[in-house]
Parts: sequence; C-alpha cells; structure tokens
Amino acid sequence: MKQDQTPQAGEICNCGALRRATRHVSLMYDRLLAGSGLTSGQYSILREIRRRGKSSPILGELAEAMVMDRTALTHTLKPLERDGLVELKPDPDDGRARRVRITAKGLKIHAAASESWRKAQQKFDRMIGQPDAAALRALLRIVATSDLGAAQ
Amino acid sequence: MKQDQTPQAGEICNCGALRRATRHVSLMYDRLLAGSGLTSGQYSILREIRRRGKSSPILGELAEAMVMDRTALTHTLKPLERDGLVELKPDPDDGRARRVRITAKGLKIHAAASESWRKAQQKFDRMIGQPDAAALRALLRIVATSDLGAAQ
DNA sequence: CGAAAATAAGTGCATATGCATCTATCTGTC
DNA sequence: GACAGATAGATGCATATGCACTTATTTTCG
Repeated sequence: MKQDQTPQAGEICNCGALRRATRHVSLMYDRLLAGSGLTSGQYSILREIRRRGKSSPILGELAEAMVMDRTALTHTLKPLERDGLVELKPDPDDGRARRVRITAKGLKIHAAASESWRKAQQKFDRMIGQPDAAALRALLRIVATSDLGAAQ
Repeated sequence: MKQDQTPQAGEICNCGALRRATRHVSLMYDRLLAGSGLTSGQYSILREIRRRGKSSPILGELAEAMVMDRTALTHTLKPLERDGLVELKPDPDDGRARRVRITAKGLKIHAAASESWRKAQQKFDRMIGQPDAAALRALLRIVATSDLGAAQ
C-alpha cells in the first residue's frame, strides 16, 4: 500500500472551510440583494460608511474597518463612485488622504437594499438556527480581529 | 454585560462577517503558501482532487464539493491547467463531461505546498485557540452544507 | 531649511467568483 | 428513430481582492 504523505485525510482546512461557507452565504445574500442593484460586498461597504454617521472615513480607515486591502477597497469603490452612490473628496487637512462619503442616492439605495438584507439575515438565522448563528458571528469576529500576521 | 443590546445598530451581518474573516485568513494562508506558487484557493482545489484518490471527478462534481459555481471552477482551473498541475480529459462514457486529474507535477507541488499549509493551520489554531478553531470549523461545515436556497 | 523616511492612494496585473447565454451531448417519450 | 427537455461545459462580462510599483504629501531630523 502506498504511503499517504499528505496531512490527515480528515483534517479540515480553516481557510478552505471559510471560503466555501462564504461563497455559499454570499450567493444567498447576493441573490436577495440583486433587486437593489447592490452586491453583498457593496452593501457591506455602504453599511460601514453609514454606520460611522457624519464622520467620513479616509480610505485607509475604511479599508481597515472592512478588513480589506487598501487597494482592493479602491477598486471596489469604483463602481459605487461611477454610479454616484459614494463620493471621494480630498481631506482638507491632508493632501494625501481622501474621505469617502455616501451620497443621497447612496443612502436611498442602501435603505431600500436593507429590506432585502434583513430578509437574508432572517433566512440565515432560520436555516442555521439562532444559537449557532450567534456563535458563528462571535467566532468570526475573533478571527477577523486576531493578529494572524504575527511572526510566530 | 448590558452593553450593546440595541438590536438595530449593533446587528452584525452574517455575510459581511464571513467575508471579512475570510479575507483576513486567506491573506495569512496565501502569504505562507506564496513560496509554493499556489494560492489558498488553488491549494484547496488540488487537495480536494487529491482527496478523492484515483476517481477523477467531473467538473460539476468537483464544483459541488468545493461549494462553488461550475463556471467559477472552470475559470479557476485555467491557471492550474495552463501550468500543467491538472489535466482535463473528456469522459469516455459521456461526451459532455470532462474529468479533472491532478498531474505528477501537480502532486509534487501540492505535496510541497502542504508543508506551508500545515504551518498556516498551526498558526491559525495557535492564534484562535484549538477549541474555538474546532468550533468554527464545525459551524462553517453546517453553514456550507445548509440549504440557504430554500424558498422560505 | 532640506533631504530621507513614512504615509495615503492610484495603477496594472493576476487570480477569484457568479450570471447570462450559447454549444454539445444525453435521455426519456412517442 | 426523431425530438423536446435536461445536462455538462465554455465564454464573455462585471465585480472582488491583493501584490508590486509608482506618485503625491506629510513628517522627522540633522
């Protein structure tokens, strides 16, 4: 019998498990949000900007909050900017920075999308079960904020 | 303890939480795997093909196992095919289907990458903690296999 | 003050994903 | 055996992400 030198056949890849689950869930959210014209990722970004109220974040701050690479955020904002849902304005105090603001149109679309989003949230909780859903969110928060970049 | 009881403002988006965590974790895995020339997603696909042993899956089967859209898998396999890590051969019994096979080169690269992957797994468990890591994997499995597409 | 170091973004490139649509093949039915 | 309908994939398009590099400012320090 040939030796299986790869890791345990049964061992689960944390990264793979996350990616699979994310694809599956994003699909459901994307489909429910489709009518609003927003993707799940775009909805998330608008939600984060909106959550901050009046204090428009600079790109770097928003990227950090989204646990996303700054350049990835720049790219992702392009469609939103093009369609007039967000505006980027240079920071008056720092010529390098640009502040992201959600426009009136953006607010309107986000509000409409929020109804579909709520349906998605409810469906998720219903299918997964409130306790597990809550436990998962708590764990994901720990994961997303953990210092995985640490040397050791 | 009594903080953040507001069901509205504090409500966490399941999808957003998953995506953030996935970005964060994928980054760590991608960086550790970089030396092998594989991305975390490519590693995952090779792993799944390899896990099946001698029975080469057809694209649709592999896509389902990866919880991924069939066309997405087609696209994702392109670089692997181009670089000779996998081969696609028409199924002898069904002219429509194509079977995916990992090549000798693919096996070699995957085996080498597995060492980096193991380091990533260990780092993840160390930073998150074994109990939470295990709990997360269990929940993610439930989520990835749940029927979120159900009508209601 | 002036140059080096640090910081905030923008660009081009490559991979990741899914949708709508199109082609090829297979199956069940009459 | 002929066909309508079901299946398995392939393509082009749009968004999602991060890296290496480059540009523009701001800070730090000698």
